[in-house]
Amino acid sequence: MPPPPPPPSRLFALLSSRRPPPLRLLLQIHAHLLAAGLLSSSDNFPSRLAAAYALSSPATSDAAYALALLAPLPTSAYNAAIRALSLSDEFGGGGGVVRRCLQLYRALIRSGSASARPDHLTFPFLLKACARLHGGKGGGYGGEAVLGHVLQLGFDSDVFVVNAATNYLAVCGSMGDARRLFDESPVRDLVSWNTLIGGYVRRGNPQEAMDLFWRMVAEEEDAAVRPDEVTMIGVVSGCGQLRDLELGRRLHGFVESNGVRCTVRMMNVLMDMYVKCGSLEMAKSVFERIEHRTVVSWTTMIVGYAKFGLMDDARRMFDEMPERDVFPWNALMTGYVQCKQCKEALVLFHEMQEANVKPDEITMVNLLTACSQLGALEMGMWVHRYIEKHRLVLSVALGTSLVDMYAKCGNIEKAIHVFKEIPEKNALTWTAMICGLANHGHANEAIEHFRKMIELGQQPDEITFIGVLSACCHAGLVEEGREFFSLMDSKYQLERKMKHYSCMIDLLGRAGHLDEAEQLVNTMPMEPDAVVWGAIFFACRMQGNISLGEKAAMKLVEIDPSDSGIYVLLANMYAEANMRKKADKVRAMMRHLGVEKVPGCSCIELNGVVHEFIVKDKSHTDTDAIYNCLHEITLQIRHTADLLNISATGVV
DNA sequence: GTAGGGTTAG
Repeated sequence: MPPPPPPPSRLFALLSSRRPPPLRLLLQIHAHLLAAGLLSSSDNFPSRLAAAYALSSPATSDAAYALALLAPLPTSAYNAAIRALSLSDEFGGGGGVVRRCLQLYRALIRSGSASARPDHLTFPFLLKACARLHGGKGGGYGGEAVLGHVLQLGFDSDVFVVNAATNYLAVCGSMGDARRLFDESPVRDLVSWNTLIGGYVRRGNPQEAMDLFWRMVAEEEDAAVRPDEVTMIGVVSGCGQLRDLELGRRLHGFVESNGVRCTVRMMNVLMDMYVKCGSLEMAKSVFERIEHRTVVSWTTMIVGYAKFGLMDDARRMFDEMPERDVFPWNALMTGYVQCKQCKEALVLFHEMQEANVKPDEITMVNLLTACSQLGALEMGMWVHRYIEKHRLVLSVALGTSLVDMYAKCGNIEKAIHVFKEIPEKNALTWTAMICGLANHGHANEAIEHFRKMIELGQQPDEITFIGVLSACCHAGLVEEGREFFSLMDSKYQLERKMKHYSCMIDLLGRAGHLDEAEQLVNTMPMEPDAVVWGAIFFACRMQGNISLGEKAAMKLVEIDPSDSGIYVLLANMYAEANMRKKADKVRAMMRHLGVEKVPGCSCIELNGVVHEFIVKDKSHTDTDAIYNCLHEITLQIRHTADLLNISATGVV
C-alpha cells in the first residue's frame, strides 16, 4: 500500500514557505493536487504552485517546462509567479529572474484562453521586475515591449499600471519619457507625484524634483494630493544634493508643521541632508531625537563626523552602535582614508576581519586608496590577490583603484597590465592611467592614452588635464602643453584651476619661456599660490633672472613666512650669481628671524610594515645600512649628472 | 498591488 497523500494544509504550507521546495518535490506536490482536484481556478493552489515553480529552479528551461504542465493557468497564477520573482532576492545574479518573468508573461499571452490574459495586476509586477534588474547590473531589457502592450490593451488609464510604467522609465529609460507619461496621463495620484520626484532625485536632477514639489504643494487643494513622508524623503534627499541648508531647514519645517510622519527613514534622510549641507549640529540634534535608531542612523552620523575630520567622534559612534553591517565599517574606513589616516584604515580592516565581517567592493577600494597614499605596494598586492581569490568582479571602480595603487606605489608595468584587463573603462580609469604614466615620466604614452581616450568618446575632466599637462611638463613638450591648456577651455569648457596654471607655468619656465610664464602669472584669474611662485623662482634661478626671482621669493615668504626653504634657495641664487653680499644678508635675516626648517617626513613600506622617517632620522634599527645605501645612491646620481653634464643640486 | 533613505575610484 502506498502511503496516503499528505493533507491539503500540509501541501499548502510546503508551497508557502519562503524557500520553495526543490523541483522534484514540487512535481510530487503537483501530482497530489491534481489527484485531489485542487487545481481549479477558484482555489489558491494554482497561484501558490506557479509561484513555487517560478522560484524553484535557476535553470529557466526546467521552470518553464514545469509551468507548462500547469496550463491552462488562470491569470492570478501567472501574476503570483511574476510577483514572487519580482520580490525574490536573487536579483544580484543578473538577468535570469527578469528573463523568467518575461517568459511567464509571454506564456500568459500565448495561452490565448479567455480566462488568461494580462490584467491590471500583471503589469505592475512585471514592470517592477524589469526596473529592479536595471537598478542592479546588466542593463534593462524587455520593458519597452511591455510598455507597448500596456497601451495596446488600454491599461494607460489604470493609475497603478501608469505609476509602475513611470517608475520603469525613470529607472531604465529617460526622465523625459517618464515626465511625458506623467504629464499626459489622465490619471494621477500621490504615488505618481512621488515616483516622478524620486526619479529626478535618483537621476541627479534635484532642482526639477524641487520644482515639481512646489507645484504639488500649490495644486494640493484641487488635486487632493498632500505630500507624505515618501514625498518628503525624496525632496529632502534632493536638497542634500543641492547643498542648500536654508532650503533644508524650510523642508524640515514643512515636515514638522504638516503632520508628515517622522519615521526613522524620514529622520535618517534629514540627518543626511544636514550633513551634506554642512550642519553637523542639526544632524546631531535629529539623531538624538530618533527613538529607534537603525544602522543607517548611526552610519550617517559616522559619515558626518568623518566629513568634518572628527575621526575620534566617528570612532566613538562606531563603538557605541549596537549592531553593524558592512556599511558602518566602510563609512569609518572611508573617513580614515579621506583624513589621510591611512594606517588607521588598515588597522580597522584587520579588526573587520577579526569581527568576521565580509568586506565588499567599497572596502577594497578604500584599502587600495590607503595603500596608494602610504606607498604600501605589498599590502596593495595582497588586496589584489584577495580580489582574485574571492572572485570579486573587477568593476570600473575597483579596477581604477588598482591602476592608481600600482602607479602610485611605483609599479607602472603592473598598472598598465591591470588597466588593459578592465573590461569597461570610464573617464576616471583613463585619468588614473594617464596620471600614472605622467608621474612615471612616460610622457608620450600619457599623451597617447589621452588621445585614445578622446577617440573613444570619453570626457576628460580637470584631473585628466593635470595628467597630460604634467606629462608635458616632465618631457618639456611646450607645444603640446600649450595645445592642451587651450583645449581645456575652448573645447571642453573646463575651469582651469591653480594646479593647471602651475603646471603650465612650470613647463614654460623650464623651457626658457620665462616671459610667457610671467605673463600667465599676471593674467591668471586667481591669486598665484606657492607652487606657481616656486616654479617661477626655479626658472629664474636656472636662467639667472635675478629681479623676477627676487619678486617670486618675496611672494613665497609672504605666503608662508615660516618656510625656511625659500631663504636657503634665495641665498643660493645670489651666491650662484656671485652676489655674495646679498646672499650673506639673507642668511643673517634667517638667523635674526629664527626661522627653522620644518622636518619633512616620508614613509616606505617593507614586508607589509610601514616605516616613517623624518630628516636626519637615526631612530631606525637599521639606520647604518640605510645611510650607507643613501650615500651610494647620492654618489651614483652625482656621477650620472656629471656624465650628462647637468646639475645635481637640489636632487639630493 | 504601485513610489522612498545611508557607505562608493582619479
